[in-house]
Amino acid sequence: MLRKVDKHSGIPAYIQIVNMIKSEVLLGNLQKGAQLPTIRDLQNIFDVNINTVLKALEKLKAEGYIEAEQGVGYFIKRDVYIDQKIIETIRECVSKLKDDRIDFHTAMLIFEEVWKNG
Amino acid sequence: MLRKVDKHSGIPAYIQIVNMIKSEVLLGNLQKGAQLPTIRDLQNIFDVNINTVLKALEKLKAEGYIEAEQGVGYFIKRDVYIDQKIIETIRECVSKLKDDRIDFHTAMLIFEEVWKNG
DNA sequence: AATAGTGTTATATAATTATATAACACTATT
DNA sequence: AATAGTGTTATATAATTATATAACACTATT
Repeated sequence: MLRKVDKHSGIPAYIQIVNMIKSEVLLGNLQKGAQLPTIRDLQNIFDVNINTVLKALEKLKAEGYIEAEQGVGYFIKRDVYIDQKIIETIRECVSKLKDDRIDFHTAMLIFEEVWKNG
Repeated sequence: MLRKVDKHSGIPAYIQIVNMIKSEVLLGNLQKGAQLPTIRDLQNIFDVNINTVLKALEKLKAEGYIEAEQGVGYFIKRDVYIDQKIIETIRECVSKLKDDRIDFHTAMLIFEEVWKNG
């Protein structure tokens, strides 16, 4: 789901935008050929300047996720296959963590630390 | 574990440093009263400029995680209690995901998206 | 008292990130 | 042919992030 950028997270806005769009592709919510909202709509959705949107789209284009058609719009260029088992594993984990009332940021920190230093 | 900052991640170095130190506190590897390496050692550990280290430490101080004693060093100011059950949940999840050969960045993207938009 | 090892403060510079604004180019519809 | 709706390119400005460097202040040991 495309949503407002978090301006206090410390993570650059254009990186957050790249991440959100990648996530949509990974989860299959945006499939090959799908058209993105117009850049001026994206500007409102993410609540950033149009140049920040463009910077994010440029990065996604460079990574092969999307392509532009001038005068028409931006389109998803490829599907990224993710085994549903993986998504289910993550859903279960998130569900358990929410039951335990842990906040997102803390969960992410532990997740990253455990991943990188088992 | 304190390690080199990833200069290509797009996430500001001082934020990565803040996150690593917070993680150590969350996992109990750095407990109340523990002394951090000197700022000049941290500079080498993280592979950044001394001012970048200071910026991170300043933020951690502002959030109450650490305190400074001039001429002596930086110390952990408080413990943050995390239920071991939570850490175990995350360990299991990470273990499963690694078995499925998914990469860290992709896992994080899905984790975040599932969390924020179940 | 001297010194080595800490943190502290300050100045300058460059690259990156984000905003504001405007004009332009292409496409599809009227 | 005109026009509304797309993406594209460009310029200026400000704030943030990161580096380099130097001098200073406090603490504990010698």
